[in-house]
Amino acid sequence: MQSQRLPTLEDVARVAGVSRATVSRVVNGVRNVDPQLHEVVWSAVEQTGYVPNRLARSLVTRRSGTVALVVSDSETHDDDPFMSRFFADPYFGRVVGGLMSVLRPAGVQLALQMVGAEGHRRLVGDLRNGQADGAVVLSLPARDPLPGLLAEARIPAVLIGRPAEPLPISYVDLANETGAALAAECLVARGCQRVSMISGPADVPASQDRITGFHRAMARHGHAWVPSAAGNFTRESGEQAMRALLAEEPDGVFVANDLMALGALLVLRDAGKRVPEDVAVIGFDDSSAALAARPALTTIRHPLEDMAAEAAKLLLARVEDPAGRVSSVIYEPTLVRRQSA
Amino acid sequence: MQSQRLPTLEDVARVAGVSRATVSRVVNGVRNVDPQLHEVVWSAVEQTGYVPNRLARSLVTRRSGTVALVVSDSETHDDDPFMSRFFADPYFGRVVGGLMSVLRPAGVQLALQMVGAEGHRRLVGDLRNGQADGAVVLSLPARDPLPGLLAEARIPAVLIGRPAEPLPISYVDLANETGAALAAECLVARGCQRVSMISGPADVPASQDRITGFHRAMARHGHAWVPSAAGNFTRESGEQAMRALLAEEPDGVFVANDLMALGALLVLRDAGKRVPEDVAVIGFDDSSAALAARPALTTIRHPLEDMAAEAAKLLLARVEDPAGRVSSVIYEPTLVRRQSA
DNA sequence: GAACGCTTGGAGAGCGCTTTCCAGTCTTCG
DNA sequence: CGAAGACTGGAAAGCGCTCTCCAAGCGTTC
Repeated sequence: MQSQRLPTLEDVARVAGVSRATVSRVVNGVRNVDPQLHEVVWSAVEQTGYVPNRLARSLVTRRSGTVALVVSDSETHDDDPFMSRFFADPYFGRVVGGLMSVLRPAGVQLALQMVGAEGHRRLVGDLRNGQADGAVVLSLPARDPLPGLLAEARIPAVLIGRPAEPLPISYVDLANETGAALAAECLVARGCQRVSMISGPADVPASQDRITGFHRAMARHGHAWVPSAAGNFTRESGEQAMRALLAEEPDGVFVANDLMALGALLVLRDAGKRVPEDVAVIGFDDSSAALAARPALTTIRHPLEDMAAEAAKLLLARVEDPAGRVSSVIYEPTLVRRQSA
Repeated sequence: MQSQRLPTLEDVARVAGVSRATVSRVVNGVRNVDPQLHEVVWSAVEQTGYVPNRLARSLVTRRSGTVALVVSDSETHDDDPFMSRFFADPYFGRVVGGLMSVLRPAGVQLALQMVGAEGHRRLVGDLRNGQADGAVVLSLPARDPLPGLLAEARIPAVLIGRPAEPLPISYVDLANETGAALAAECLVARGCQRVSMISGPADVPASQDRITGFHRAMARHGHAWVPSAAGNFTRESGEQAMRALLAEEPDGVFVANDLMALGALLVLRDAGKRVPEDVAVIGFDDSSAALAARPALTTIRHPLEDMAAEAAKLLLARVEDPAGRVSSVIYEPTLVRRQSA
């Protein structure tokens, strides 16, 4: 068993026969150290099994080598089943994977922070205190005050998904309107005459954009009215919405995400409709669910991993140069043609 | 805009007209403070917008209020696409959700740590240095040295999934053998005569248990030989395995997880087999994929969220009392009967 | 040979916080 | 009325690290 106390700089210095300062310089790779001493110090580090104490280091450097992934859900409560849904959704995992692909090679850690409205002040304080060098924010509620607070406190931050209102803060987003328009074009090109839409929650910006984008594009093709039903991005809600829409006898449906589209497919099938012959269905996200569906889902590709990776890069750049320009990058979605439309 | 420097204890003390020590006592809710002073201090805290610096606090208390979720993947590399698969898999999200359900109410943060073999020493050092109070470990490789290192260093840790070899470390696990046996019973009870199995990777303990449990149970019913094909828990690999198994003309298939079962269902369908009439299929996990499948998947329920929550509780208890007993809790799986068998 | 510049390593002052120790104050009882 | 006891609150010593000075050593140059 190892001793209770971990070796400190002091210990290494004693073993190497130099001062703390010198060891610190060697460990941190600062020049101006005699190569021979360098050698001696490293072997002392080896010998003692020294590992720098990040906390102590961060306290003085004000750099933690950590970024926070903030999941802001000011509107939900602890016992809300919503959270478990959120984590189980591929969305969360894809974002984490994308972030990690950049953060890990950079040697930066990821800390998961969930905060409700009460936690905002504390979060901002913790962040400013050096708990993390910056934050990637996943804003769930429509009008989240958090991005504003972050901007005001000048904390390096990048949003995934545009803020509800213009803010001096970087973000990555998808051209949701374009994606929805792509779906509309495809449906129209197939000759669909009675097109419906299953949308996401009305108060989420991404969801809004898909709605307006779709409606606008359909209107351009003479379809001024599109029967719609809203879901909450879960498969179950997709089933429900589809059932409600069945009365409209649609021959084409655009669904605001794949999970709901999966539900729609199920309902259509149970209703004896053939897809795509009787009803064409287009999803959104190109998640793994799209490929697993039968018929395989024609969908709008949402390169979430790439976007998260880009967010991580933007954040790292901003941490490096906090004075840099606020920037945002918008990804163009593409239509992935499979069997459902 | 706020000032660059954050208020410190010192500042609050000055405003309140007391000493740093007193403010610290008040903020940390230590008794022995005159109620009146108490009041004064709080309003000074309010007024200055003081937020304690966790780093500084942790440095002295040796408690960080954070636990690490360690994803140990000593065998893969940074550019390995495996990682993105891992995060996109519902498994990861379900674990995070389960952990959070306990950690969040307890005010404990979660830090995500991915480490390869090279990072083990550093990780253990960081943990001992107080970076985190404990670790929940998701061991990917079969024979991972990390749990052993953690145990040796006496770091509070809980594994999700039993260690490859006995170790003085707590863990939560599923009775995988029992689960597999349940599937076997069900298939046999249906009267299946030609049963096959699609297994997971041969070197993962959970996967091994499902294999031996299934074979043993089948043997008990006189089926000494079960044709098998191994996948890697992805849907694609499930398709592949099913295609290979088609030659055996099975009338029942047990698949070691739902994702692969989804793939199997697809192949079966394309091969013109009806499920469950021609071939009965049983999955494992009862993930959301099971419900989304058509026919809905009969599967073995794996209460991953509950298990992760339990892991968090065990960890917290161990952090509280490091001398406590090493304990493990094994969950009993249940059969969820749906349409595929 | 003295003055100068350069490199190298040590001393020490914090970073913001907790916590022990101790002095001062107020009770209370003999 | 004085001393023992119970509380309160302050001073100060660190936690482990970085980094700014500063002193010492050495080679140059005039």
